[in-house]
Amino acid sequence: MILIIMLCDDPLPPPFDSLPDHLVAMHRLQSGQTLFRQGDRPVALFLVQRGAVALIRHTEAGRKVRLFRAKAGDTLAEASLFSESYHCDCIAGRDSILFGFDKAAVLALMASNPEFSMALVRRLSVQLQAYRRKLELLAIGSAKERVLVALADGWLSGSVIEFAGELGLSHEATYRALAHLVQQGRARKTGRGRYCAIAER
Amino acid sequence: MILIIMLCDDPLPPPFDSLPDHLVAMHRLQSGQTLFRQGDRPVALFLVQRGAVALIRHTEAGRKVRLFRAKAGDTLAEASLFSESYHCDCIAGRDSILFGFDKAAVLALMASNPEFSMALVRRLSVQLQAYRRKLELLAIGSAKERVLVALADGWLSGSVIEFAGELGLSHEATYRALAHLVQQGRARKTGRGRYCAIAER
DNA sequence: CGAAACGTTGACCGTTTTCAATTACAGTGG
DNA sequence: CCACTGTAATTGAAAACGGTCAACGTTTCG
Repeated sequence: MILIIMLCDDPLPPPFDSLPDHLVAMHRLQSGQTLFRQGDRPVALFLVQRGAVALIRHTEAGRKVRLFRAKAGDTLAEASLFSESYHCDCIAGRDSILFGFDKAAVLALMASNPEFSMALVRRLSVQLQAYRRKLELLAIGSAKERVLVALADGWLSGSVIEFAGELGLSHEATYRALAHLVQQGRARKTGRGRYCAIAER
Repeated sequence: MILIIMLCDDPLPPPFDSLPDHLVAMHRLQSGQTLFRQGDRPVALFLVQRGAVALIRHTEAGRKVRLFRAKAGDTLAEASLFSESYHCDCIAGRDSILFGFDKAAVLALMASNPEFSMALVRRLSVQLQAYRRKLELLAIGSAKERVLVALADGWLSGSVIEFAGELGLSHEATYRALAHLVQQGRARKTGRGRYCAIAER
């Protein structure tokens, strides 16, 4: 008798929870393994459940450019739903698990089920919002200001190291910025690796 | 007799071209004028036709944070279609023209017209793709590499100064990087403020 | 208890930013 | 067609900044 318990059986986030099970495939990739290649005909839209995959594009100039590093919770290849071929490779950066949602099924569902479409639009809209915010954050030139804004925006929830990664700074620079802000009275230390911004004026 | 000719009568990009005219409002804003405020009930989804507007959020810490600077061609407040209030102010950064698409009408159209939904999903997907690429680009630490990748990706279309802005670099640093790349034979100068990348090996 | 990972700080060094100055065009009005 | 003016393109030099390396304290967990 086989006893397989699906660990990490988090429910799919909307709108994917409304897809019938048989149209959802699970892909287990080992680090370095390829999910699809540039030029392949798109077969699915993917959601990273665990791990991380890199989307890498081969430019005409013979250069490899990483377009996106999708982590748990991210979807990828959305635009490929409307395209005849993937425009980049997808390679696991480490052992990963992804869900694949059949392309034709997703398109059909969009055509037949307005609720699904709306939920998808909603998801994409929220993501856009998040990316724009992040882009603006990265546009802040000074590490100190960047850290302060991110802090005030509640980005420091996990470790400072992750926080630093989100900000595009080294963790050391982040610690220094935090220390400096505290010293200037613009932030407060509330525990080990825990800080909060202080209201202005 | 009044003679008003609608200048700049570019057709709306899909999927907005399928909205009936009477549900599309045109807003002319002067620099500094407010389109909506944080907390207002969302009435529409907007498309910037000319100019630029800033989305500014007031944090609990009493700080103003710019979340996004929407330029011509950008849409904004997509997520507000699904929300009870705008979560930021929208203020014109200079004289601007925007189209407003009635929120209820957009939602209704999504519910009744699958083609519209799909076109919207498509648009959002493409934008996501673009943002992710930009985010990856900004993650490249070295100015030289960043400039090269952006160049190979065809980002230098206008002035080098704009280009530099997109890259999050000073224009001087950008010029220096370009000069250096040319000198290394990794790029070629094709005219005043005009360059192109050279294929590797 | 010891390993492992995070937190924190200091020092050194290469890069970028900034400030300044110069050159090259493009458009405007003689 | 030329001087005039404003903006873009470049380049140089000094100063500020963030990355990297290194060392050490702290907390967690088996």
